[in-house]
Amino acid sequence: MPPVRTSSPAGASPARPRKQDHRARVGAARREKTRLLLLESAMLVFARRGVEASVIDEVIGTAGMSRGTFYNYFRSNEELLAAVARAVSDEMLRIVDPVALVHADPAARVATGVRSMLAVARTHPHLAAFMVRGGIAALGTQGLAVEALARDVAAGMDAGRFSRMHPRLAFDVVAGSVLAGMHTLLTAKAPRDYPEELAGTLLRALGVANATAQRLANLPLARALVPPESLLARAEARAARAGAR
Amino acid sequence: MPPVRTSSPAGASPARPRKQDHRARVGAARREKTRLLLLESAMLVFARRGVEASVIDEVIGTAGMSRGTFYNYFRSNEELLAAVARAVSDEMLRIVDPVALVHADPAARVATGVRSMLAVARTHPHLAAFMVRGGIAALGTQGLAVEALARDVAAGMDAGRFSRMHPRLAFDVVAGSVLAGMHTLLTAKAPRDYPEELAGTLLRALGVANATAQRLANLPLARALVPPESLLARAEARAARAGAR
Amino acid sequence: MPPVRTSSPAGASPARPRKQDHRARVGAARREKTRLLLLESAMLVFARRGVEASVIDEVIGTAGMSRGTFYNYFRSNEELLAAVARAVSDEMLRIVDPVALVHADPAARVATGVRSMLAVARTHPHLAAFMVRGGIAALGTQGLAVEALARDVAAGMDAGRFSRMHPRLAFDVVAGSVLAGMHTLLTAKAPRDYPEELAGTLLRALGVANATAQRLANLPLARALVPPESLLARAEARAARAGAR
Amino acid sequence: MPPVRTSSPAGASPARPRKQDHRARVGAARREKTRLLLLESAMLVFARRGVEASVIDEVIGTAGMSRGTFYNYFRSNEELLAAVARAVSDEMLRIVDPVALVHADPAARVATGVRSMLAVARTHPHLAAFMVRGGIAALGTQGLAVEALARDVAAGMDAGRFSRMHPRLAFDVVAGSVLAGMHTLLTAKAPRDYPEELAGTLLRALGVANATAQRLANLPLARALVPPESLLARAEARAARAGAR
DNA sequence: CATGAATGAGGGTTCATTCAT
DNA sequence: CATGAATGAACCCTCATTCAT
Repeated sequence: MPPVRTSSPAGASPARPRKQDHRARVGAARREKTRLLLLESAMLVFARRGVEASVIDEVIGTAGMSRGTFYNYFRSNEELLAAVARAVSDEMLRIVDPVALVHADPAARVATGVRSMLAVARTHPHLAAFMVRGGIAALGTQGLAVEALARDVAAGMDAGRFSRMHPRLAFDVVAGSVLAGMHTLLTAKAPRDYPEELAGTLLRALGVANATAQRLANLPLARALVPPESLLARAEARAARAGAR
Repeated sequence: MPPVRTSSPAGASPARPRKQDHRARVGAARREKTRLLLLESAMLVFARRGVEASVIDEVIGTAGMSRGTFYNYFRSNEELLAAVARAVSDEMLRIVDPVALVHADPAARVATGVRSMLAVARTHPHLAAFMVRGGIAALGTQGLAVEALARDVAAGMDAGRFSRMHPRLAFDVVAGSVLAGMHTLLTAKAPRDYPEELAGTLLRALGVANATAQRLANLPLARALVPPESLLARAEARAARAGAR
Repeated sequence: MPPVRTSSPAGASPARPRKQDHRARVGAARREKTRLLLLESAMLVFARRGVEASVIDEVIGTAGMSRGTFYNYFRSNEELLAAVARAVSDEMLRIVDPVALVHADPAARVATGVRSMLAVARTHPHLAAFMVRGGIAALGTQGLAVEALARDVAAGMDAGRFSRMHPRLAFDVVAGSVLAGMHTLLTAKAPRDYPEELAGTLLRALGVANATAQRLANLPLARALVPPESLLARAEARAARAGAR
Repeated sequence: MPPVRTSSPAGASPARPRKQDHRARVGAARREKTRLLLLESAMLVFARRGVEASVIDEVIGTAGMSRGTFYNYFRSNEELLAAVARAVSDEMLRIVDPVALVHADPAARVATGVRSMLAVARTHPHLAAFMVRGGIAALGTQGLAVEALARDVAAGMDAGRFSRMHPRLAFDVVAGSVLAGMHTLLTAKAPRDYPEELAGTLLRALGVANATAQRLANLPLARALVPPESLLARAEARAARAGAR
């Protein structure tokens, strides 16, 4: 029987002998660690070689484990890609959203979110590469971060901060520009304040007056907190180690 | 010796025997036709399966010719992709630029260019799919169309129509948004005037006042002329035929 | 990660769980068996079709295994050829040299070695075919057997049994003649005592007096022992089976 | 109708109008020239890449003519190889035999033939490479030169200059050694008098007393005459030109 | 006869996936 | 659960040969 493939800690059977409990807990923890190691390796490989590349050999090589083990965790290539995309998107939100939510003003939120995202992209180039490689098509299907943007844009229009526009269009402009911006950060020498410029430009696009846009794009920005145990942090750390060697 | 791989019609040696001349002319014409057929088929396949897909089999299937012939024209997969990208980019420019150049005002040009591009994308969904699949990374390296945009943006800033901004940033916002917009046109039900809305939004992003942006985004738009012998027209026609069957 | 490509049995980590040990041992054994099967099949195919032939399909067909497995063991055609050549050369030496080393006299050694080699070629026609196909150029680079010959020739010259001559010339005459002799044994009706005649002739070439040469070329000859598990024996047996069917 | 494929000057229709005659003669001459050019190019390619290599593209490239023309002269790859082998063998004989026939003594003839052959190999490395590439198996089937050797060996045995031995064995020793010797001349630094040493050694092998062998192997040697229009001379000249560039 | 575009069988190589241990 | 050998479909690419011009 193939092992269950879940990311949730395997719905612990409540009550029952301690022994079992303990074993189950240890097992689940190990599973989770292995899974994370695979996701982390996969992100690096996708970032380096593109999301359509042949990947499994390199992933298990990077993770230092065997083929068989890989298939204990993911049924296929695509399942892996989906899982990585999902995990990255979720983490991105968990990291960036708190920074944006500092502000009540939707315009400030959008500007801050954009800047924070680019800041993370700058410190985590492999994450950025992964997202750029995936492209717009990939982004469109990856829920959470998208919803946060939709939320802020809708609130901004309701509050009269933004011009009325088709919500999808707002998303296209912001997401498309941010993705292109990440690409620029990765491959070209962008000015230090590129994120602020981009944020301001996008606010203008959304209908915010130029002066206001400038101001909102230059509010103090809390440093995005990337938990050291997160996929992103671990992947980047590992890449650094590999690069150093 | 395999046949030469050129797109140029092999500068005919002037004068001398009709026989030679005639043969050369016929040969060159046939070569050109075959090459075009391959490019056309390749665009369709890339659009359907992504630019990183392994493709040759499908291309020759679509083009209805043999493996060997393919390799008489392109040394490899990448060479093919490069050639298609180049050809598409060039045609795009030849089609869209005349429409934009109707106007002297750089802002009008940008708006018209954006709208015209989206219009072509709408009537040529396979072209759009091809560009979206390629993503920003592909666009960045494909000269001509990019240069036209750069030209207009620079002129606009010099003329004071646009805010001063890093040229690359302007490119990122416009190109990223247009690409995302194409994706939307392809996959979602976008409002009729999506292209005009997007054009207006991008003018605002570039620093044009809202009212002016609205007006410039709704100037009368000449219908983009897609020559029936162009790669784009032929590919789309062929796709239609295939779909009908 | 593809399986490692080694012929060594992967030095077992001593001590520790039986499980591991056992698994490792079984795995290594299986690997070794597969590798041998491939080498064996390859030798037959090279013998039949020449060492420059494209061969992999036939090799895996003969070995009865899949394309993928082949590439788990050899990176390419040439790597395979090199491995076979090496293995054959080594086995040849292991089989023939003991027979020659029975004698202390270098001249007796050379004569006995030549005869023994031809005897093996007679009983193992596929081996002979393989060597003839490879030709002098192949032999020249394949160490061990060559060194044994060099050793005996040098000793013979030092002991005054052979005329002084350029060592390479001695090698050329002996190796070239033996190869040609193998070809004759394979394709023409050679007299029973062809090996003895050839050995005697070569001794004369090396400077041994005619009478002595005759005598040394007709010493009692120990039967060359071809271990039943050797590449040679297995290949020949398999060829016999295939021919019978 | 495919053109006739002959090397003979197309059995001229005797008598008849001058016009015809003249045209036929010119045509036949042109045919012969083209054919020679192809043979010449083929020899170079075979020498460089081995007789089993894929060859036609390179041959027509070297000869500077088209695929179609090639097939007007040779029905296939093998036909080409056979023709080259045949032509080379014949020329070899025409060049070397006159030098050997200076002597009446069969032993002197053999020694002189061997030396002369190696001399030609030295001055015509591409010829040597071609022969070494072909190997013993190729030599065995290539008549003329072989017959000359057989003739001299038989005469020598009849005259009591050589020991009695199986004729095939004599051929194996001489041909095998000469081929190996050519390989040495091509790839290793052989002493100046390698040909004389080899000739002497082979005479000893055939049963000639050492002192006599030495003497016969050092008779004055007429310079082999390689006609400038021969395949060999032309090929070598062309190779030199190509190398210089 | 010469030309060279087109052909397609033949061989090489990769890589996601399975499965016995 | 982990391991890694085996699998084979899917690609890639070459090159001898044909044939319309």
